Amino acid sequence: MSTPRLRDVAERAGVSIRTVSNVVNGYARVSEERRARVEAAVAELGYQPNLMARNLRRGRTGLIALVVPELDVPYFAELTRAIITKARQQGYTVVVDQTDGEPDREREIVMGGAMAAMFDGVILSPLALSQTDLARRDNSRPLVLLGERIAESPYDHVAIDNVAAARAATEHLFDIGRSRVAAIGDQPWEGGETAQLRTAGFRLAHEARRRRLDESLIVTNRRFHHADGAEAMAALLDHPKGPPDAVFCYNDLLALGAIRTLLSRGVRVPEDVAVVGFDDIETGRYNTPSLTTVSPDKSTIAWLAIDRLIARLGERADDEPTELWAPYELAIRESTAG
Amino acid sequence: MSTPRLRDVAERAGVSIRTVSNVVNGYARVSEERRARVEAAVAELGYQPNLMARNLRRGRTGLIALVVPELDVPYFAELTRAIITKARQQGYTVVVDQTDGEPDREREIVMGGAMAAMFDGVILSPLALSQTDLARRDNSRPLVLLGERIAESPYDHVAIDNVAAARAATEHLFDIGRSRVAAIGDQPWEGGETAQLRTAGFRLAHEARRRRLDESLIVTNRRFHHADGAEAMAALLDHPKGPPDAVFCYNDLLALGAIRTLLSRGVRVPEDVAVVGFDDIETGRYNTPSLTTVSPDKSTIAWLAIDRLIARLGERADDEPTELWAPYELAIRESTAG
DNA sequence: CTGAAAGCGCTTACAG
DNA sequence: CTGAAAGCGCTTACAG
Repeated sequence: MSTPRLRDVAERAGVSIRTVSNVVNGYARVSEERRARVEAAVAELGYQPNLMARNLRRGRTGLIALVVPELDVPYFAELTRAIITKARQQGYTVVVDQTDGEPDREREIVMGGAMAAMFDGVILSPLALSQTDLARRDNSRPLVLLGERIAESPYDHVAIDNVAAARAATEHLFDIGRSRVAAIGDQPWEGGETAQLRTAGFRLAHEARRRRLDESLIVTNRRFHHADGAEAMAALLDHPKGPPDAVFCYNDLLALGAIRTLLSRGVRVPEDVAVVGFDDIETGRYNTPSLTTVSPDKSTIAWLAIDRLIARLGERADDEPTELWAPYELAIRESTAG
Repeated sequence: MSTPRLRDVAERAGVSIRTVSNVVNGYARVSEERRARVEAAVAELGYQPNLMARNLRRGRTGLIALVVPELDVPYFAELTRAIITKARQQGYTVVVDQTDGEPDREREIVMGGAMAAMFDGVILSPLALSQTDLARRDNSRPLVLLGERIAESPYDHVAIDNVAAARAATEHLFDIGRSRVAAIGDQPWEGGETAQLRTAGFRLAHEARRRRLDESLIVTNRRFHHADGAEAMAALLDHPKGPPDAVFCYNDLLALGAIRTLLSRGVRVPEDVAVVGFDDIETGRYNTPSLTTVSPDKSTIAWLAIDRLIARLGERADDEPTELWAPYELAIRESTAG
């Protein structure tokens, strides 16, 4: 026999489908005797509600889309894990969509493509979408942004204070006696706003400590993978005015790539060049030397994002957008010890 | 105005909803003139088909569930990325579900919990589900298994040859002149079948090369994270008969953890102890020393799994289950060089 | 090629 | 507390 429907259960239990629905959903008060009959029928038939029908009726699916650039970048993997966990605790299922940073894919889910209707809400870590795109968005479905890349928007967003974190990381390098500090990962173009904030913090640290900043020590990168950090570091080692004695990398992959280049060229870390990363991915803790890094509280980020999104699912959409700040700390390890 | 329906488009274009449906889905041949009218109406109203209604009617969703133990284990992250990409090329969307290896979560999706009905098919990398569980499964929805853990089952599965790969890795260690080779990651219990296959390969290599195998060099691990490899290596260094001169780790995280322990205890890699991993995750290539590892062709695994699943969505479910083998290679790097 | 209509399986106002 | 019935928006046999 094919999958049983509400009607089949109702017939078997000798009640109306309304009563079965009430029992299954735990809605209204149902007499004890009828409830028992319905539950028996449900068990006997192995009834499972048809979610597609329920979704159509209710107008929602219980699905949340999480849109991230690259799942195999450990920071996103770790954050995704946290979000999936929190969402499930709230009864929502997360659909992970990886965009590879392609604008069209981000738009498909976020701006309201065909797929968009399947999701009650969206959490987006924007890479390609511009402020202009988002301003044009039909705001009928809740959207929570991760990161402070797009500061001015009609949406909630969850972030850490990138300027302060970058400044703290840089000042730490001054604190351990370094004077010629490079930065790897600046992105002075649209879409690179997060990197720009970190560069701002890097500059602020120089000002606060009254250090001269050699602009040629700020290296620009399209992507934030190991290979990019390795290349950038190689270029810095060949700097005409000599290599830096410390490097602040805008994520841990860049930092690990940079360390690889340093060690393979016989440069000691941290004795000759100290290295700080950003994200606090698991692997950095087991690298040799272990990696000093800015550690955003991913669990809090996940919690704030899910919590805010779910709140929006209940509220009017025109409430004030909120900025939610998650804490971070500087995890000091071997790559800057000494 | 609220979201337009098929009927609204039909009214505006002056045709029946049937014709609109045909145009939207590109089904039947529609006269050029009517098609133009419909397309204009669709554009003017900004019509988007309601996927929940379509799903209910069609009885499928275009969603595939990918069930993995841990998303932030790089191997799964990289594989997930590959599967998402392949699925999208075929017009399917992947819902990633992370189970943390909890049997109940695996069952919820795989065995047919409420959520299961949302997915046309499932790709499962089993960790907790036993052969008995799977034998009991209602086979109405296609399921493709990843890995050869559950060899005897009525399901398709995609895997590499773990025995051969482990044997090749171990023989490579003999080839570079090592004689006392340890293994980290055995799991001699139900659910640890993949690890057991690797141990079998490890043993085979010893037999093939007529080497004596010291059973106490096979270390057992519940989990496969950095910390587990670090601990296991520490124990091996304190081995009563002296440390090994090479280690075969059952994944790259174990290997990186082991290398961390070796280096921090002043043991040189590979001079004193050579290390081989398994999975070929990105970070291993940038570690110092870079990691020799068994490199499964993740892209092929993804392709085979998606391809098989989609084939099943068309076929009768009682066709013979297929075993699909993906290639692998041994990527030789610094951790065994010399 | 096109239209009028049934029905996918559920939820929920409307009566009682 | 319960039942009979409408309707969510679509797809698709059935006629023409």
